[in-house]
Amino acid sequence: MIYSWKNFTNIIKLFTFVQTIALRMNRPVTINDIAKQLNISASTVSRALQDNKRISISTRETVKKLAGELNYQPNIIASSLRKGKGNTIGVICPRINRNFFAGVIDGIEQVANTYNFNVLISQTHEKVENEIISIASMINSRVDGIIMSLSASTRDYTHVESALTRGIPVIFFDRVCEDLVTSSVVLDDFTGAYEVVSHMIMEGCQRIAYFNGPDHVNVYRQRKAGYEKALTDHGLQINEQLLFTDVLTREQGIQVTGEMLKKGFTPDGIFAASDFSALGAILRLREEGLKIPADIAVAGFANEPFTSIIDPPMTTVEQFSSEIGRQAAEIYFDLHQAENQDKKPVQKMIRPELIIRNSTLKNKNLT
Amino acid sequence: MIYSWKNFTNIIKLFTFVQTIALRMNRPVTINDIAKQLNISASTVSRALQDNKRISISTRETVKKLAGELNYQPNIIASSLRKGKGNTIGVICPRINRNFFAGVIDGIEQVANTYNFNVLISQTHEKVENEIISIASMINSRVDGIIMSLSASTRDYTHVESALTRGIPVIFFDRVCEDLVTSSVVLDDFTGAYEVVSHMIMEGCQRIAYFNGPDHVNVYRQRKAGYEKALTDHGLQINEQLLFTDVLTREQGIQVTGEMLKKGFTPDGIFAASDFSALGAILRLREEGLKIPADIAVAGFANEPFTSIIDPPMTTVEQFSSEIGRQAAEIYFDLHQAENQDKKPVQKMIRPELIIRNSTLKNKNLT
DNA sequence: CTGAAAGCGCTAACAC
DNA sequence: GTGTTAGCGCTTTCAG
Repeated sequence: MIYSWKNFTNIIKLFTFVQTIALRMNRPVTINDIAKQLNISASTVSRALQDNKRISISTRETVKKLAGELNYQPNIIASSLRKGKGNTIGVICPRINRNFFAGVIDGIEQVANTYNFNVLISQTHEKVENEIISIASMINSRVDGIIMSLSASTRDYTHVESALTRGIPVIFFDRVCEDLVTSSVVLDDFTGAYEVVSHMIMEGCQRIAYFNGPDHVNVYRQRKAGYEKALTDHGLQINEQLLFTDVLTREQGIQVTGEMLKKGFTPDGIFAASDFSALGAILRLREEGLKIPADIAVAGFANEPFTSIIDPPMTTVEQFSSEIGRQAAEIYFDLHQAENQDKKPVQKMIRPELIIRNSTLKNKNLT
Repeated sequence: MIYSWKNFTNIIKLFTFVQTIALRMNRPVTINDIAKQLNISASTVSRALQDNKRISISTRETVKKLAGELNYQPNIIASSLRKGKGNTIGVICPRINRNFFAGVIDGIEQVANTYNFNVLISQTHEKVENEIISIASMINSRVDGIIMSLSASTRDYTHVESALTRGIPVIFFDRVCEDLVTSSVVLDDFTGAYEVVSHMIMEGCQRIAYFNGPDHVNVYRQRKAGYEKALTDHGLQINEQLLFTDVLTREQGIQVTGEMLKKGFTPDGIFAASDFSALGAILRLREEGLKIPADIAVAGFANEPFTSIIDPPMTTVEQFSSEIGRQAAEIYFDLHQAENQDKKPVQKMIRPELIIRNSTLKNKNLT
């Protein structure tokens, strides 16, 4: 059969049809396709697409125009392979469905976006095993940097080192590793706790119990130190009977509060390193018919959304989670993106904000 | 200077030092390095690493052993480029620091993990512009599938289609696009609302106000339908004066409740499509000195953590967000990973659970 | 201003 | 059972 060359429109139709088929067949448009159609080389297309000044404005424009028409999308994988970097930043955290961590990821994502970076997410569920797997997987995926918060069970850091050895910068936030020389962003937990406790003392508390998290985690050590310093600074004794470790959940808060009361260690204030255990305390105290804050003041840490809603609204500490995420990401881009800068690790501290609510306002409630 | 060959430990040290340098110089070990050291070909190494039966057990073992010693990590980017797929699944949602979405991502991540897939995350902040950018970026990154929930401002779906045209499956959850033939996972919003309202009626409510979200979003249309059906099924009239649109936040809840009372449209129950606007209602009612649930019962939707904590605890609907995420991910792996299956889109519906709490228990509270 | 050619690391025909 | 070869799509010298 012989095709007539007269009917031009049909040829066009055939052409677009073939194009459509190509898309359907999962053969995305490449720079070679563009190059061929324009009778220029692939390298020229590549450069034109990147606005390389060595290419004439006119070719740059025609290339871009055709790229647009063909709906060309660069294959980042190929470009990553070639360039040896993938414009991706990995985030590893204990769990993402926690307000604090979700906020941090939010912040990281905001910054990464402006740099056209992707964000790869992985959660450890507080298990080192998962942390090890996550890091290996991120190394394989050739992430350009890792932003992470340690799982509660992490005691050994060789998996983190393996990323560092490969030249992948690791930036810690919140739960940091103090043995490794890396950048980090943490809340000023010491000051946060110090301010809460000082405030409680100002409100008239003399015997403040403290519900802490596990001692091997930096944030809890810091908060405890802040608690103790506030006491001694105001001439109060540190009473070991009022110190409780590993009280972070609502249930633990309920239980420990109950035990404490049963033993007769009645404090006039409870400061918890977690909003949840503070909530537990409130629930238990309420059961006992104790008035908050009149009998016992209660304060938490983290400014979880529920703290403003419960009765009484709870005094707590705002952690600015998104800000922590943003700063961590900024550190990555400031230090490790511009190659030739000095790469001394940076330690940032976010100033917390004391949120005073009724659960500690003994004075106001007395009048 | 001449080095003595006697001191073996020094040689070892030098060797490990050189290795370290190599790593420091960012030249990760490749299969070629392994091949060279073993005097075999790269393809054999590649196959051995994948436990290909065509390779003798002994070589498989030696290869793996050396790989372990050299701490070899496969370059996924190269493998992705070659295979034309990246073992990555993209997630796009309005915002990640919302309980519901964080839960969904959690579920997706769980499943993706078991398949050795990465999860790439992007949030739209409820803006179509960002949604368009996200999709383009995910196409570039050659994600193998996209799981997404539409932004509130999305009315046009060409950006979603552009992914589909490229053969990238898109699975919607929660806020789905009903115009496109794709798989989806949604909550049975109709039933959820129906059960809440039926329960409220059983408790004695006769005039139930409804705070809905924007009408163009499927979930809110469904919930409204459930609300209306429950009313008519129980012989109650639908009262337009008690229907309010676009009341999703705490502030909106406070405001609309105020206006409603001012106009004298006093209901004996309020059902809100969002826990937050329900909370707003409670706060406003409390201000007015109205008793909940005696004067007005209140119920929300989503089972946000705070609902169990406030006073009174709020009746609401559990959405099983992680389950939604898991199912969405499973759909991807079931339908689109095993190549030769029939790829008819699947619609899944998660059964919600009515969580009854004091905010609607008129009967109990009367006795 | 543009092109040719090489190669990033891995995999998959196709040989033998 | 193993090796050879080619190539995924892009970037980047180097040459002109």
